[in-house]
Formats: sequence, structure tokens, C-alpha cells
Amino acid sequence: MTSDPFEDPLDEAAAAMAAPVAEPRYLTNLNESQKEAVLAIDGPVLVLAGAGTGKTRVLTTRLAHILATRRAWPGQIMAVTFTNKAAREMKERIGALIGGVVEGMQWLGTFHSIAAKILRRHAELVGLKSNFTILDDDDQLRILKQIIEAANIDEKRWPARGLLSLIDRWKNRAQLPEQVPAGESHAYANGKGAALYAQYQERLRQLNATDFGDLLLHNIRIFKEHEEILADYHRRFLYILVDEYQDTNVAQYLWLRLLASERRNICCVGDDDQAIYGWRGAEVDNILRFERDFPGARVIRLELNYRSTPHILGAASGLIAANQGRLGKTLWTPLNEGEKVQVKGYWDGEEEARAIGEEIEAVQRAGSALSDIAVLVRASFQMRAFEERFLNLGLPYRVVGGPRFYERQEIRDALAYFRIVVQPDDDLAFERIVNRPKRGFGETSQQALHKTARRMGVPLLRAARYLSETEELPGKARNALQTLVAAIDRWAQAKDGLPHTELAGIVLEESGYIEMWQLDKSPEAPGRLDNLKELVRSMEEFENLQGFLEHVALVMDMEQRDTADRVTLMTLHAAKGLEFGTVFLPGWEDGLFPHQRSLDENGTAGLEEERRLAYVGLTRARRSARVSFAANRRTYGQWMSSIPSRFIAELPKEHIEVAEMESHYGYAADSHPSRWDNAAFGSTYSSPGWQRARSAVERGMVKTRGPLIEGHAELIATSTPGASPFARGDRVQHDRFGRGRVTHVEGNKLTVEFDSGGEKRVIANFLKPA
DNA sequence: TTTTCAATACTTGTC
DNA sequence: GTATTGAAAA
Repeated sequence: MTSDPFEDPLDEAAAAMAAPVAEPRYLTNLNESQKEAVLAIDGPVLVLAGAGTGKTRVLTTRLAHILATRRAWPGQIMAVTFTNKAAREMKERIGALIGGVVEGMQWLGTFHSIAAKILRRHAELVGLKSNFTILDDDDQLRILKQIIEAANIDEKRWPARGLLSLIDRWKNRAQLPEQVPAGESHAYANGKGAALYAQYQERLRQLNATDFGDLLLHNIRIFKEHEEILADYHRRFLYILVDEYQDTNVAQYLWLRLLASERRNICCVGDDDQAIYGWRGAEVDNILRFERDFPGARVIRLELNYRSTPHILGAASGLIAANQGRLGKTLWTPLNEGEKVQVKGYWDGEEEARAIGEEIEAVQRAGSALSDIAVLVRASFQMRAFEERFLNLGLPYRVVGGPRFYERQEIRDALAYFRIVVQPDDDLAFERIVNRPKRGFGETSQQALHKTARRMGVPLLRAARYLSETEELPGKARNALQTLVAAIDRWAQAKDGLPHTELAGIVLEESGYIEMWQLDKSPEAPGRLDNLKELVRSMEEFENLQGFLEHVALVMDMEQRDTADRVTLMTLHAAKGLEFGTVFLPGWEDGLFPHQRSLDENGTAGLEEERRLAYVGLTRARRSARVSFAANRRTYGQWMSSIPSRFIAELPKEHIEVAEMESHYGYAADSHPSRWDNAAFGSTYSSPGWQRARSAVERGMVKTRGPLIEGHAELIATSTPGASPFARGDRVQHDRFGRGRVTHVEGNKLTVEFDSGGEKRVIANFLKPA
């Protein structure tokens, strides 16, 4: 390999730099293993970086070190991250390290942005033009719907969403249509899955488009089929760095392996204990097999944690130890003992939110900044209770996550307008805007337009131009089309003569799109107008429309730093990589966390991923972690009683402090927390809470998740979830369909044969006895 | 074309 | 309980 320092002319300088007496300043702040990870420049290296062990610091210092020792120019290093945020941060931190802006780090970015850059250079090799569009999932869905409809498949029974997620999964695993296992193809429309996938791919090619998965897959194909191109990248990339390696999927792994195969100067940083994206296609296996794939790889463990107190670390380590198949790390910290992890039980979700609100105020009074406090939930619906509470208390908070700017309807519409101006062949964009705002160009007319386009074999805009000049359409539709086509032509012509922000404004104005929202009296309309303004404003940073559109496709975030002092409310997933002085971890109840669905769908693997999520949550805390659970929770309008999460039982006793509640509903330390009995919940069955729960169960208002209350099974039996009050043969009355007879009962779903003719599946709630 | 209503879903969510 | 979605009714 080329790692011999004397073969590369650049390394002469490196040798000179490596010799100096004093080590460079950027190394002095590192501990031994960090230093080792920074200095092990040549050959494959896997850095197992436990939570809070300075992973990003190692990564950035390593990069700075390569640059400072002149082993490579900025353009010869590839540094891959998963998110734009991570890429941005890395750029900033390197800049801070070596001083000044990082010029020329053109290969520092997300997997997808780097792959897109490579693909643009060689697009023609996979049948695309270099100006291909990158579709968002809205576009993907629309294409799939068309394909499904054309294939005469009932979209009711086989939703396009389902196919999309299958295709996504296949692409994550780098499976082309012909490689899809027959069994999986069967997961959609009786085995048509793979065929539809093939059609979808063909359609993408026609549209000169890719989806995110394709960016990687096309790269892989090009590398495999064109040795000389791959060799060129081998020559270019002297060093490869990968962040969050435990999150890579198969496609990303293959891509990396191809690029690293020659020089083998690849350094992957990750933590198998923080792999929480299995559901998104990540393969923890990639990190577990690193040494097999790169024989002779150095594995460096970062185990010195600077973030959390020993109790927090002890609790987290004890918890994660329950997982099988770990690479294994022993985190330790030089910090002082600190407080134990607090565990508290509450009566219900509201009480939990109320108490946490108060605790936050107390923590604040004790001198903590609100911005150093976070509430981390498993599922976003849990946020509501906290928002309500915080609003009530006047406690400033911010929610991280939620709908992304570029995913909002009005933004997508506006972008479609811009796309059609820049790219007249963009059928998806045209389709999206042709009748938005309403131009009286309805479904029927659009069908006709599509048919014409297909018949003529031209893009929609072309077909529209043709139809606007002939008599084939009714006058109204024709006029609408005429106006629109003329407008698009006008904008396209003005494109080069005007600053693009101005053009954007004109397009939105003249198309009537702005007006559409101005006339809209729904409460969200003003916000949408603001978003549009913000969109146009954000375009200023770009040179032209094309540049902006590329940015939007690949950089789907618009984060503005928030300097206000507020509590952070977010999901556990969103919290990865962050840290806070005080962290609240509410909702640790079996079924919610670990989430039932995760257990149902992925069994032990699902449970272990949930456990890693719990581990991530705990390790976000520097000084104080506070776990809580509620005995009752309203889910989907239905009260559910629940038991404390099994994860609570897995926390080592010596690191936790179980708080007694002032009311009777506290949680007793020495009972196993999986039972709802005297010991676990206050004094007696006669406590007001128990009475409440009991009567609720009897009234059928409460559904329990299982036989939680031993010896009280009969209580539960009377409230079998989803039971139907009707039996086969019963006469029933439906508001809409009239009278009929029940022919089939399936839980609360009934099949009814109506007197008016026809069988329908109806939910029992919509029926009355007749 | 617009409004209304039945039906459904409902974990996490980058690019 | 509630948000969203799609089809039927107006």
C-alpha cells in the first residue's frame, strides 16, 4: 500500500514536522488514547468512542493533524458524517483548531452530499444527465402512486407508503430490483414488489432523477463497472474519516469499502452502544465486523468520560451490560461522585409533567441555566403534556425536531415553481403546481394532459404547451394552461437577467401562489406566508437558483442557533450527541419505553436497541439524571395502566435513588418494579388512586396492557380490548348505509351485509342494534 | 369543485 | 383523543 511515508513526496514535510521537540499545541489537551487515535494515521483504524469520551474532538484533531503535518491537502481528505449538522460542526471545529476558515475541504460532508457530488461527474454512466434532480419522499410517493395505479393494484389494500418503505429498505441494503429476495417481494401486492421497484427505477431514469438511496447505489455501480474511475478516487482520497460508523447501512458500508480498498487509510469512529437507527437500515454489524474487513486494523477504545458523574455512568453502564454482542467498553470518569440517578413514580402523565415542571424551576433556582436542562422523551406525543405544563408555568422551552422547514407544504410548492423554471422537464414539479393555486385545471384535465404527454413522449410542460394551442381541451382548462405556460416561459426568460431572489418573488407573486395564502383564512396561513418570505430571504446566500435547489435537496435543514435561555424538549433520538447538566427521562414504562412496537416487530434486537436508546438518554446528563414513570397514561384517548420499564429494574441499585412520592403512589425500592401491588403503589387497595383505577377498569374505560394485576384477571377479562358488542347474525343499523346483518366479526371490526345491497367492513362503534 | 364525513393510524426520522 | 387522508355528498 502507499502508506510508506517515503513514497509520497508530501511526506517529506511530514517527516520534518513529526520530528520537532515539542508536540503541537493541538495535541496537548488530549488524553493517551485520544492521542493514540489522532496519531494512528496510516492504515485502518476503528475508534470505539464511548459516550462523552471526546469523539468529535478526536475526529477533528486527527483531521487537523493530517493537515498540519502536510500528509494531505484539504482536498485529499474525505470526511463523512450523517447529518449536515455534524458536517457543519466539524468544519467549524477544524477551523477553530488550525485557525481560519477551512478552505478546500470539499469532501467533508454527508454521505449523500459527497455521493451526489461524485455522481454529477459521472452521471451519464448510469443513464442520467449531470443535472439530475434529487427527489424528496413526497415526489417518490407520487411516482409510486402512479405506478401502483397503472399496475391496477388496489392502493387501499397496498398503500404506496408501504412500497416506499420497502424500496427504501432494499436500497439501504444495496439490493437492486433483481436482487430482491422473492420472500420480500411478497411483502407487497402478492409478490409484485420487486417488479414495481424495477418500474420505479425506470421512471426515475426517465425523469432524470434519483432518490437518496440511489445516490449511493449509482456510485457503487460506477465504481464497480469503471475501474479507472475508482482508481482515480483512490488516488485522490489519501485519508478517509467516518463519523458515527455504527449508523452506516449496507450501501454506505459498501461505498466506503470500495473507496478505502486501495490505500486502507480509513478511520471509523463510532459506538456500538449508541446504535439507535436500526429501523432506518443501520447495521450495527458494520462496526462489529470492521476488523474482519480490514485485517490488521487498529482498534482504539476511548473510555475516559469527561461528561458524567460516576453514578450516572454506573447506572448507564449497568443498564447497557444487559445487551448481548457488544464490543464492550468500560467507561470511567475522573469526576467526583455527584448525585445518584433519581427514579420517581407518578400517578399519571399529567402529574409527571407537573412535577417535572416544578423540579425544573427548582433546578433553575439552584443556579442552573434553563438551556442546560432537557426533557428527553421516547415518542413525540409525550411532548404535549410538557408543552402544556411549561406554557402554564411560563417556562420558556424549545422543541427540537418536528416538521422540517423544507418539508412544509408551502415550501415544497414554492420549490416546485422554482424547479420548473430552472428545469422545464421536471414533470413532478409541474404536476405539483399545475393546479395550485386552483386554476380550474382539475383531475380530468390533468389526466388528459398526462395522456397527451405520454402519447407524444414529451415532458408535461411541452404537452401543456401543445394542448394550450389546440382544441383538445375545454376552453376553461385550455385558458388556464395557456396562462400558466406563458408565465413559466416568461420566468424562464427573465431567469438570467434578474437576481434570483427577485425572480423568486416574482414567480410566487405572479403565479398567484402568494395570493392563494393571503385569501386563505385558516389560522396557519399567515405562518405559511412568513415561511415563504423566509425561504426567499434564505436564497440570498446562494449564487443562483440551481445552487439553491441543490442545497435544498441535500441540506434539508434550516437551523438557526437559539441563544435564548430555554428548556429543551426533544426525543431521545434527537438527543444523541448532545449533553445537558440536568436531564429528565420521563415515561419509562413498559410498552412505551421499551416501545411495544419495537418488541413486537424486532424481538430481542428491538429490545436491545431500545436499551441503547435508554443508554443514550442517561449518558446525555452531566450532573443529574432523573428517570420517571407513570402508573397511568392516556394513550389514544384511552386510559392505560402501565408498569415501570424493565430498564428501571436493570439500573444498578447502588447508583439510583428511588424517591418516595409525597402521595401514596410512590415507588418502593425493594419490590421488583414489574408488579402493581401494595408495595409498589402506596399503602393499600383502598387508596383513592387504586379506587379510581379499579372503577375505571370495571367501567371498561381502562385497558390494561396485560395481566398486570395478579389475582384480578377477571377485572381485565371484562374489558377485553376491541371486543364487539355484536355477534354474527345480529341486525344492525348504520347511519349511512342503513340496516343490515352482521356476517363476520373480527374484534371490533365487523363485516355487515346491508339490505341496500353490498357487504362492507365497518367499525362496531358506527353501528347501533336494529 | 368544495365540503363533509367516515376511516384510519398512532415510535423513532437523516439525506 | 386527534390529525390526517380519501372518497362521497352537496
